Amino acid sequence: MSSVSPTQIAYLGAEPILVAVDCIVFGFDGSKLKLLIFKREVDPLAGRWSLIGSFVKKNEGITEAASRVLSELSGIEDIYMEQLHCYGNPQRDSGARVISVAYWSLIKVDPNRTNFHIKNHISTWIDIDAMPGLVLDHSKMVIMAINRLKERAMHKPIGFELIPEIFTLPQLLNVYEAIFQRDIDDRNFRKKIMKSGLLIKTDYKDKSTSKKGSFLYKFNDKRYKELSEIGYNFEI
Amino acid sequence: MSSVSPTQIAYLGAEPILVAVDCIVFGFDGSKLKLLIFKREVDPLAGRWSLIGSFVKKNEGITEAASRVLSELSGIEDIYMEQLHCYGNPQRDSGARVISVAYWSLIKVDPNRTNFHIKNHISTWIDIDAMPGLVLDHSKMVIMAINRLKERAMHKPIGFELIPEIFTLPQLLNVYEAIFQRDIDDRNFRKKIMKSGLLIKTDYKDKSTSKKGSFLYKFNDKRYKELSEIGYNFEI
DNA sequence: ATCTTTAAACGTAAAAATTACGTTTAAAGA
DNA sequence: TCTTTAAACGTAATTTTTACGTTTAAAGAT
Repeated sequence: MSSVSPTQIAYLGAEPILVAVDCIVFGFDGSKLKLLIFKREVDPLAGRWSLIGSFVKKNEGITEAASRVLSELSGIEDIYMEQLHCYGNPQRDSGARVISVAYWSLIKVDPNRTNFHIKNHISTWIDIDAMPGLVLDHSKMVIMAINRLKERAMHKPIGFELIPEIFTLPQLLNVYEAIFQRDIDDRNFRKKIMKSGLLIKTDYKDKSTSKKGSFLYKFNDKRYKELSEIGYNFEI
Repeated sequence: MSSVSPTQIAYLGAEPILVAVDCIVFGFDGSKLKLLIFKREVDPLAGRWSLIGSFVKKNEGITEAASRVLSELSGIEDIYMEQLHCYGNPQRDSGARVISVAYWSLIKVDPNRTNFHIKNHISTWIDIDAMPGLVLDHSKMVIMAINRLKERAMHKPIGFELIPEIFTLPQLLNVYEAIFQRDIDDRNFRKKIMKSGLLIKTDYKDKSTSKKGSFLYKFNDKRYKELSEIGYNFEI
């Protein structure tokens, strides 16, 4: 005598699928926007350039999976990361039915450091305007990520995620020029960014690029949060 | 004597997961933005309000799955639809590990028509400002979808997707007021929308709301495409 | 025929934001 | 003290946005 439910069970007949995450990792070398890519080590398509990714484990969130990949390869924990899009064409991976959730991220590249590894994958930073073909639909992902980055940089202060905590105005200008791939008038840029009140000027100068030296600033996170709460929108 | 590959196979050890799509369906009744929700018929949580969704089949794309759901319920084929976000918290569905890819869509509601069904699911249109609690993380999805809709409506001419092919300016104004949930100055709205050159004025008037009647317009898809190609950005 | 009523349609002036562009300044090295 | 060079600063013209009042078309009442 078992109790009988009049309803069906939601999961009856549902077919499980492999789920992966892929990470688009952007960096900035001082003048150009860079993308971190990897030599694929597994078949099919071993030896070809690829984004870094991983399958999502049974008891792991997708965001956690992406975070895991990023921290494994960089050793850094607090990386700016956003979900980009979920790619689910049944033909996208010829080897198996895999859907992939792509995440894009911004990291503060130390130009001296090139050893971004997961295990012994070979990686390299490439200019975003000199991208080689990537495996599967990874090139498509990158293009979408670049567009999303531009869109986001227009409305949120994320340029700061690509440069050191302490930076100069010319440095900040350079990031935005790299992101938007166009020249920005430095006088207008200065006015706009200073008017926002989001930069804290330090007493120090970076003299590596000029005799005069350029004042160092830091981003005012606290003020940005306060402003955001009362409906402020950052705009470049 | 079998050929031995020195590389591993990508899929070894990967754990398959259930993948679903959920659809946020927006409509417009002439004055308010509406959301289409359904009485859930399957356990767990049978009887509670829910978005409409489906599991993704083994050989079906995720976009196709979402399109399938939308056309099954509406009978309409060309519905404006965008991917929203992929939700993958392992605790989001207590019954099984399911990741869900949410899609949001805009449909031209015939106010007389209320019978949106999949099989015999009960559905209803509700005001977006009077949303009942929904199952799982569906309320979160709706909130995100409303924000995305506002964002999109600001930069793309999607207000048109919620009203008939032929419409009046006051009608169009009303859609945008409903989307942005604020009053819009009709004189400024007129100027902006007419300046874009994206409306084709017809010789006909809709006299249902006034003695004078209001001219009917249609959206100029062709011109919009042309403008988009040369870098035009629609803005409200 | 004229008057009343009401949503639709139109216009203009002030304020704010954006764009374009030239000059001065600080510090090092000759 | 002169030269050099990136950094820093300022202003006027243009464009966009905002705010708000008046006229018009057509139906229905008198």
